[in-house]
Amino acid sequence: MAVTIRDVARQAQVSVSTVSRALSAPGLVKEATRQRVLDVVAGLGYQPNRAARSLITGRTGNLGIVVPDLENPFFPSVLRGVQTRAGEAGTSVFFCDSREDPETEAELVRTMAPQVDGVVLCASLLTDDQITDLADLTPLVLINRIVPGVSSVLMDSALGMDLVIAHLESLGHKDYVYLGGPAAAWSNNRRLQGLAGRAQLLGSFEPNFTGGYAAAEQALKTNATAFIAYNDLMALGVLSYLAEHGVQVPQQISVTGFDDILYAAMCSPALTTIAMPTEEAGKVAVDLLASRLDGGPAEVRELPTKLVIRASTRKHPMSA
Amino acid sequence: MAVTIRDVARQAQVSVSTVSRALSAPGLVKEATRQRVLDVVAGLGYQPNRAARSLITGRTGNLGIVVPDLENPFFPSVLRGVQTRAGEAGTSVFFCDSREDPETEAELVRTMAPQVDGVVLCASLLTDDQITDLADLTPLVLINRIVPGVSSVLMDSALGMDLVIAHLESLGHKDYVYLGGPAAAWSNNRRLQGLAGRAQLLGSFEPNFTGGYAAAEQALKTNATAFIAYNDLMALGVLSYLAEHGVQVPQQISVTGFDDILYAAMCSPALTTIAMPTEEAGKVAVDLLASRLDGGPAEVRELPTKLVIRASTRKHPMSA
DNA sequence: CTGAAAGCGCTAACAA
DNA sequence: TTGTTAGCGCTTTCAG
Repeated sequence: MAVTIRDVARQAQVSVSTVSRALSAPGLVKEATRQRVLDVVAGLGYQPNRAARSLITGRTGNLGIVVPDLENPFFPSVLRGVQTRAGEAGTSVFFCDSREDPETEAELVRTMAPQVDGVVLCASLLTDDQITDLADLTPLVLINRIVPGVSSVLMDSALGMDLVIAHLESLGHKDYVYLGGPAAAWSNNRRLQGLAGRAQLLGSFEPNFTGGYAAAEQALKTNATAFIAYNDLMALGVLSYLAEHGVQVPQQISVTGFDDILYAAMCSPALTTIAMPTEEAGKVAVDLLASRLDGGPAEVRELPTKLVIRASTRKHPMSA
Repeated sequence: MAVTIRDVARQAQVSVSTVSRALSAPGLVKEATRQRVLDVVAGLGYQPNRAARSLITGRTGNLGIVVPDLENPFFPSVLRGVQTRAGEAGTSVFFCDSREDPETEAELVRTMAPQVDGVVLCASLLTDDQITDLADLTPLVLINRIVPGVSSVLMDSALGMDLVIAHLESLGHKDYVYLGGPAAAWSNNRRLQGLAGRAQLLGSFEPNFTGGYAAAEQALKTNATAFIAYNDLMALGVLSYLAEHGVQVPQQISVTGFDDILYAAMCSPALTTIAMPTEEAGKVAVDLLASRLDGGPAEVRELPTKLVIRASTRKHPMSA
């Protein structure tokens, strides 16, 4: 068996409680004693048994995160932020992929709940009520979603949409169409708000390559000169469809995305898009969770987005 | 407080031990009793406290996975397989990203070890000795790596390389160059073996877009007509560099990758590459871990790869 | 087949 | 400032 707190106590000539305190409430033991204990701890390589500690404190030292699609690079990036910040606090991260399915998402949270101190929900597809219910099970922090009484980290999509439209208009575009994402996605609705009726909405598509591919087909039937995709993955699908059908980007059609995933810079033409502070969002989410666990209030934190202009947008062909 | 085993025992009119047995050793209780207990369990929504159980059994019901770069879609795909299979067994998954750093990788395993029943190590960058040492801490399963005495899941890279070369030769290419990945990566060495001296090796590059971009620059200085990249991410970097420098693919140069990540089909030209059964590998890894925990021996399982021909390869310009 | 009781490793009163 | 003690929720002997 591994080394226990008793082994440390014996060797440091103190009681187990002193060892416990030296480790988790340093202020409560004499400095000299603490040092002696710490030395023994280091010497023996003692690591407190988490299960035992958890049994008493009710805290697990773990946190969970659920994302809708790990294969969308947007989410790994958030995950990195979460891992980084959690790691600093000695917290471990349980991860799950809901595969864009609300049922699965809720189920995953319920499964995780008993073994974590809280869950980060990314781009949740659940209803407000479902989220509120889950929040009773375990502290929740939402990323890109707002529900009353629950902490959130937002990457401003409405502003992002504003930037996109301002950019397109400065290029002389008058007709643009928004290729929508999942109707249940908060980000989609925020983008719609940012749109403020200035562009027509074209349906609701899967937020991935395939969805974009399908959307492009429909978009071509409009007389729009610019396609605004819900996210970069969709935009890549759009580019692919257009290339295959001999439509030149950006000469004939301008295309934009959201997220600024790695591939946005790598595809051809490189994508004009809205950059999101994903990794930062992950970190902030962990902070909000921590503050919540310390009895703090639910908080909403908004992070700025910015426009990244690349090669997929150009002056409107008919304009001056 | 949540409902405990006592609550169940009381309501089912049995002792706690009977409840415990009804749940974890069904054979040891009378069928009727078991049924009564199970009914109460369902009625109360009782879930055994993992920490308490873990304290006794020494098992955590968790498993860990460490990958070098979550932003390479290859790994999310493996993770999905792991999550799927683990979920079926009621096992939770801790995840970590080592950011291609061996030190970090080892540290992560050490941190995870006490809280998991085993760890899956993907494309490890550690030395054999380091891995052997870590295997003393917790059961290990390697993906794309072989170390004596440790279970592995392999996706056959040497075969993959054979397929690539056969393909290129059938197209009339004589001079091809291999743009190598990390020297510490087993996959890289396997691919090198598959190469069997039939192509020159061009250095060792970061296994990502940037690495490929840099590699392309050097590759152009050779007289090779085909570039074989260590992985798809690098191949994408190669495509990007070539496009920016006016080199036509596949008219002037053919390019291949490994992995068949999502973007291999989405880029332009779409990439000829070797498809890897990543999700399956994740599942098998969990199976091997489970069998190991049940006292089974270390096992090596090899999964087949296959060639996916797309638009980035073409007949050698000078050949008939 | 079932129950009583011990105890996993740790923290948190309560005493001293 | 430190030690003693009870007990977190569960599994597992050991009796019956």
